[in-house]
Parts: sequence; C-alpha cells; structure tokens
Amino acid sequence: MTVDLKLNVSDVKVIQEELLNWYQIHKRDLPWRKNRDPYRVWVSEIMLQQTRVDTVIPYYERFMKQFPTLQDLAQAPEEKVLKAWEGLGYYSRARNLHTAVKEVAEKYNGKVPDDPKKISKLKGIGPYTAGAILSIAYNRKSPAVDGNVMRVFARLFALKDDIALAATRKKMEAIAEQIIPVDSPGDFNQSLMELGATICTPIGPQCLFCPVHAVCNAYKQGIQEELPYKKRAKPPQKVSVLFLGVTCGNQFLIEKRAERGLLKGMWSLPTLENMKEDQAETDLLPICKEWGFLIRDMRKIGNLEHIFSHRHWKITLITIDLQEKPRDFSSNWKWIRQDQIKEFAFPTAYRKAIDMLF
DNA sequence: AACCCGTGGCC
DNA sequence: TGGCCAAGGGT
Repeated sequence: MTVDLKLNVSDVKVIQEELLNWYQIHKRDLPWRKNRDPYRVWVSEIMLQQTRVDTVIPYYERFMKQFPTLQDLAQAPEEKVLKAWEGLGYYSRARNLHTAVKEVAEKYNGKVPDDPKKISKLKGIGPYTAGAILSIAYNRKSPAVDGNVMRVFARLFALKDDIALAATRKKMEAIAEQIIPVDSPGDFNQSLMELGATICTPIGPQCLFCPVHAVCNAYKQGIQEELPYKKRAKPPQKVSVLFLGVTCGNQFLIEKRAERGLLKGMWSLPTLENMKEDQAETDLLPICKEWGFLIRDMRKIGNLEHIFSHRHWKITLITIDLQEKPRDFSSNWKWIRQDQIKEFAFPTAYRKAIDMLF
C-alpha cells in the first residue's frame, strides 16, 4: 500500500532514535514487561483493549497467578475464566481469548503462531493485537496501531483524518510500515504507545518533555490540542429496567442472559428491560403471576444507574420473597444458595445491585 | 461503514 | 452532571 504522505528521511531517523532512547529511559515497569512470553503478552494486550493500565494491572496479576501458562488457561473451565474477568468489562474478550488459547493448544501444540495470517485468524485478535504480539513477543516488523499511535501520528504529521474511520487506521499502518526500524520493532511500537500514554496525551500534551517535538508538525503549528480529529460519539440511550432480587428461604434466583446482545451469556438478576418508565412496577404483578410466583413479600429497595458505552440503565431494584419455588421455570434460571453468589461472575451493574441486597 | 460491546476516572 | 477517554474486535 502506498501513502500520499511523503515522510522526510532524516525526520524518520530522528523519530526512530529519539523514541527508542527515550523509551529505554522512561518505560514504565509493568507486569507484562517482565519477559516476552507470547502468552503473557497476548493476555495483556487483550486486557488492555479499551481499558486503562491502572485498571488492568491487578486483574493481570491475579489472572497470571491463576493461569500461569497457556496450557493452564486452555484447560480451565470457562466459568473460572469469566470469574477472573468479572468487573473488567467487554466479557467477549475473555471468551474469545479462552477459545483462541484452546485452539493454539490443540492446533499449534501450545505455541502462539508467529505467522501474521495464522495469528490473525484467532478469535479476538484483530489487526492491532496481531501486530502487538508479533512485534513485542517475536520482534517481527509489523504495525500495532492503537489509539495512542494514531494520536501520536496525527500530531507528528499534522493529519486531520477522522481517527474513528477504518480507512484512517490503514493509513496509519502504512505510515508505521515506513517508520518501524527492523532492529527493534517491539520496543519501537511500545515507545509510540508509551509516548501517547504519558506525554502525547489526549488533553494537555507535554510537548516540552517530548523527545520528538522538534520534528512534530502539530507542535510547530501550535495545533497539537486540536488533533487528532474524531467524530463525536452518540450519547448512550436511556432505558428503564427492573432488577429482581428473588428469594425463597435461603435460596436465591439468578438468570443467565441471552446469548446475544449486551452482557451476553452472563449471570444476572432476572431483568425486565424495555419497560415504560411509569408502567414498569404495575406491569410486574401479572408477570409474576405468569411465572407462578406465590409472593410472600415484595418491595422496592431503591434506584441505581449504570452507564454502558451506548446504553444508560435507570434501574429499579425490587425484592420478591416467595412462599415456595415455582414448579417449572425458565431454563435460564438457576436457584442457588446465598453463600454461592460469590462463585458466579456477575457484570458490575448486577454485582452492585446484589451488594445492596445482602 | 456503522454499530455493538463494559467499566472507571477525570473535569 | 454529562461528555470524553482508554494498548479494539466482531458483525
């Protein structure tokens, strides 16, 4: 692929040398930088997708303690993996990682492939993650263009492309191809990301401390704060939902969510979505009757809110105590003892609601 | 291409 | 408070 952007050869040299030197001195001591084990790099890259370093660190430490090797993860039951992921969000990442790790264990004898075509076919490994693993773990020259790199490039070369577009990422990858030094692609890719995370930040970049500000076009023009350009995201849609805390003696009712959509396949409280704000609680009684609930007590506990990236739940939490368990019930339901609650992986919205109940 | 998919921190 | 952001991938 050719790029219309012509990179100045001497600038490229400056960028390579300055960034590598700077990275050597300023790189953070992060747990996934202890060694270059492809499995460890892989897990870190998946956890770091759309997730901050500070958030990931404790999850990564626990995960590696529980699943030290690729084989350990491959042999683990999915519920253990999801439990280790509880609270991290984007739970498909955990399932895809588990699926892909099992595939590597079986098809590649436990060795993470270093072939771009093979590694890219694994579940959950897209263009960025493939490039990151290949460059960091195998020192192969391959672009790893994430949000940091796009921001750094947008400023370095004063690019006004919308970084939300797929075409822009491809353009950035083409630029990366021209800049990555063959000798140390892993360190160079990481230096770009490290710079974006610590100096070339989205707001208030510290250009005076930047090792490449002398060759930065945005800095020269004083437009570093305006870049990168990104189309505004739509605000999350507000939805009223009911969470039901259903008990019967010391038994507690949990529900497995549908296999598609938000929080797919995750354990939850019985949830009534798409309810009209004011009708929700009046609609509840007939539904309970339909479910064969013999109600001993029902009361509203309170309201809470939970904001996903594209959905805003206005939650009403209601407890329902039953005289006896209904004879037949939804196949998504499971009665558990209250002391078993901690064994299941609940998304944060439900974990917080459950904490209000017990 | 546009939308879906979590969470927490910051101002 | 609302908006924005963070080492993206799947569909």
